[in-house]
Amino acid sequence: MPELPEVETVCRGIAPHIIGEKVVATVVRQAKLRWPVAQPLYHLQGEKILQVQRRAKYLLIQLESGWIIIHLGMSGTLQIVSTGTSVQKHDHIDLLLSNQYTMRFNDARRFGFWLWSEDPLNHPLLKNLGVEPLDPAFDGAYLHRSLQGKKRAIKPWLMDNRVVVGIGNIYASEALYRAALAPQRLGNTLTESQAERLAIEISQVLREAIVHGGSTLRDFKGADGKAGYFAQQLRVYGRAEEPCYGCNTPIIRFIQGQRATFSCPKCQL
DNA sequence: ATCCGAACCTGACGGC
DNA sequence: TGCCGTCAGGTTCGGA
Repeated sequence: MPELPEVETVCRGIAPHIIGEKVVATVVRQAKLRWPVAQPLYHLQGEKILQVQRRAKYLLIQLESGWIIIHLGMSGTLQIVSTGTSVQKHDHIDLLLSNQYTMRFNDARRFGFWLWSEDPLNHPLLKNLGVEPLDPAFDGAYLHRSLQGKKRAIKPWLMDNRVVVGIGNIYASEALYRAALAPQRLGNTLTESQAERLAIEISQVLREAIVHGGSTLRDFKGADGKAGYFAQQLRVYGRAEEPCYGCNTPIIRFIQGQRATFSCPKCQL
């Protein structure tokens, strides 16, 4: 479900409800997630929540003695509900807060996880992450430099979080369509101006999606339980066989790196 | 360095 | 109604 815009939407949604509050209790109904729920998470009573931030698709919640690292996997959601709200299927973790609200984690597929770290940016899962695509350091020059010698298709390369983080399967196809680049183009064949255009289109599509609250295809929800409405702005993702908005050629779907890719065979070269 | 398939899970949907 | 195969926004891991 969640790529960078969706995780950012969740981050902004939960922040005002949890920052400054104290943890009353942690309730874990299902500890078997992508990795087992970390032990320190069971003993957070009385700790104050200091801040919430996002790095790649990870949510980082700072308490007084360390940080909760949350990943939403494919189907995870975080919602702010009144404490005592009835439990639904796959509601795995509750963080009960001093303001009578609960931050509730639901994840049908259990690819998500909650870990604990005193130094999250140096956690094994985070320490080798590439640049944030909305950071000024991510520009055409960076892209072009990173692509030197990369004889790898551009789409799976864009989804490699050692290079640039947060771009998942939807926005990789969307950004390449907007940049008029074929997903199967080898990285080292991009010119400087093509890399420049691609960098701009990536940050543009991500920013637009954040403004719209993310893309809800199936089950994505923000912290308020509402769907994001960027899905209706998608130009190629999920549109196999439908006409390209630019030239009417049918959009094609094929597999790259075990993931579905969508593109216009005429507009993208 | 790259690529591939498998693995971790549940649910929705289409076909028979 | 039911069973089966396919697909889904992510990421790690082992092996070629």
